Formats: sequence, C-alpha cells, structure tokens
Amino acid sequence: MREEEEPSWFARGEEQEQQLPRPDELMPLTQTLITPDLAVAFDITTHGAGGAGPVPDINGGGASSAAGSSGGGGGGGGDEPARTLKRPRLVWTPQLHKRFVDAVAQLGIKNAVPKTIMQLMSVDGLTRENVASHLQKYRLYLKRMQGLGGGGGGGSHSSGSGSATDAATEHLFATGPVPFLPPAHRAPAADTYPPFSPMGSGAAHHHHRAPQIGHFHHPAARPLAHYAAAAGPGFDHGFLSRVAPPGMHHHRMASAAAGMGMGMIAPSSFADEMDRGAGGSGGGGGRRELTLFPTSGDH
DNA sequence: TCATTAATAT
DNA sequence: AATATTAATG
Repeated sequence: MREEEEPSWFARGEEQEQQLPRPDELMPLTQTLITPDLAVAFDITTHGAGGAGPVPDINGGGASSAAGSSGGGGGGGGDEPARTLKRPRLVWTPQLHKRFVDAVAQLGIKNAVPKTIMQLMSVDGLTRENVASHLQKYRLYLKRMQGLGGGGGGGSHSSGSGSATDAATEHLFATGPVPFLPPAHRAPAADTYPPFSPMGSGAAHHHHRAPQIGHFHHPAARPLAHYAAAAGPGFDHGFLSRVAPPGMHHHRMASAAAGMGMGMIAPSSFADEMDRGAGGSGGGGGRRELTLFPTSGDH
C-alpha cells in the first residue's frame, strides 16, 4: 500500500501584492467546516456520494483531483477515539507560506520568532510548532543563499558584490523595523482563518504530484527590474554550492551537510509562481541538482 | 517558558 | 521530500 498522501489543490493565478492581507480575503481554504479532527477521525471526506460535495478542492479554478477513496470501508477498523487525534500534517501551501514570509518580513528578524509569527499569521489551527518547524527550514534556506554570489547554479556574476541575498533578505537581516506587536495579545478581532485543508486519510490519496511549493524561486528570475544580470545562465536559485559565506563565525555546528533537501521561497512578496525557465539554459547546460561541495577543496 | 538547532521519525 | 517530534542547550 503506498500511502502517499499529497493534497493536490494548489491554487494559482492570484497574487496579492499586499504587505499583509489582513483577515480579509484569504485564500479559499475552503474547509468543509467539519472539524479537521473530526474529518480525519472518520476519514470521511464528506463527499459522500450523494451530492453534497464538501468540496475537497479549494482552488479557484485549479484542478484538483481529490477523490475519495476511502479506504474502503471498513478498511480499517474504524474505531478510533475521536479524541486525542492528531491533526493532519500542515500543508504549507504557497499562500500559507506567503503569509509566513510576509509575517517574518514585517516582524523583522528580531521578532520573527515562532510565537509571534504564528500570531501575526492568524491562521486558525496553526501551532507554534508548525511555525517553528517551518521556520527552521526557512532559515536554512536563507543561510544557503548567503554566500552565493550568484553563483550557484550558474550564474556567477559579478564578483564581489552582489550578494545573492535580495534586498528583502538583507533587509531582514539588517534591521528590524518591527512596527510593533508586543508579545502577547492576539489580533483583536477578525482573526483566525479557516483551518488548513485536512487531507484526511480518506480524502486524498495517491495522486499526481501537485505543485505544492516544492521549490522556491527566488526573485532573481523574474521580470522585475533587473534581469539578465547574469550572463548566461543567470537563473534563479543558485544555492547549494558549498557554504562558506564571508563573515560567518561558526559556532559549533558540525553539520553533516549532506542529505538535506530544501525548498523555500525567498522572503519577498512573491510566494508562488511556477514559471520555469527551462531551460536549459544554459548554455551551459544543464544545471546540476545539488552540487554538494565540490570535492575540490578549496581552502 | 520559549527559542534555536541538530537529529530523528513519519 | 516535507513535516513533526524530540533532545539538548541557551
């Protein structure tokens, strides 16, 4: 039995360029309203064949194939204490991630701690652990970016200057504007959004790979103001490539360094997008995926 | 108590 | 691979 759950929904096509979409129009996290716990507990997808479709998909036009499929009746035993149920794994959809990134950006590196971020996001169901976990990854991603002067994948432009870190990133690390938001105190009203999508065990089951945020795109390959900077494959992300940013005092981390996958998007205003340059670009051809430190020790 | 990080588990 | 969980530490 392949238990590969992958909620496929992913809504695309909308891009809010707001600093922080306050509890107003949020992504159609169409939750069926049934408590996620409940839904998961029963593994019901509420769709039943009857017609009342609980609308397992929340895209706005996307295509999602969520078909029930439950396990089959009986499949499983069925009786599970409806209590003490664990919530389904949080699916960091681009939208959610965007909220996360925006929150971090607004808070400033100083206050960007799990609790605060969580509060600012105001997403119902989000727990501190959720954010903390994501934050971990997010930071790793940023770390990787520091130090790549463009290199990375290919680009390699310039020299010296340019850091791959975008202004946004730098902005983050450099200062902490933090408007305010003292610890404690949640959003007064209008907070908490609909819960995330429960991928209950019955709702979604193996499907094709839905474009979740599997990868990040950092703002370098966008039709923004400056593009082309790189002669050649100045493509997006060029992370990974040996970490040895200048000015990095090491603490005491050993870091195995290998075996990590990453996937985050840069802190900016774009969170989703799926363009791909394809390319080959490259003239060069081909960008390797993961070029763990070159055995050529430079040092 | 919370945050951060590494390691590990699902 | 993406998240969650845990352990150890500050």
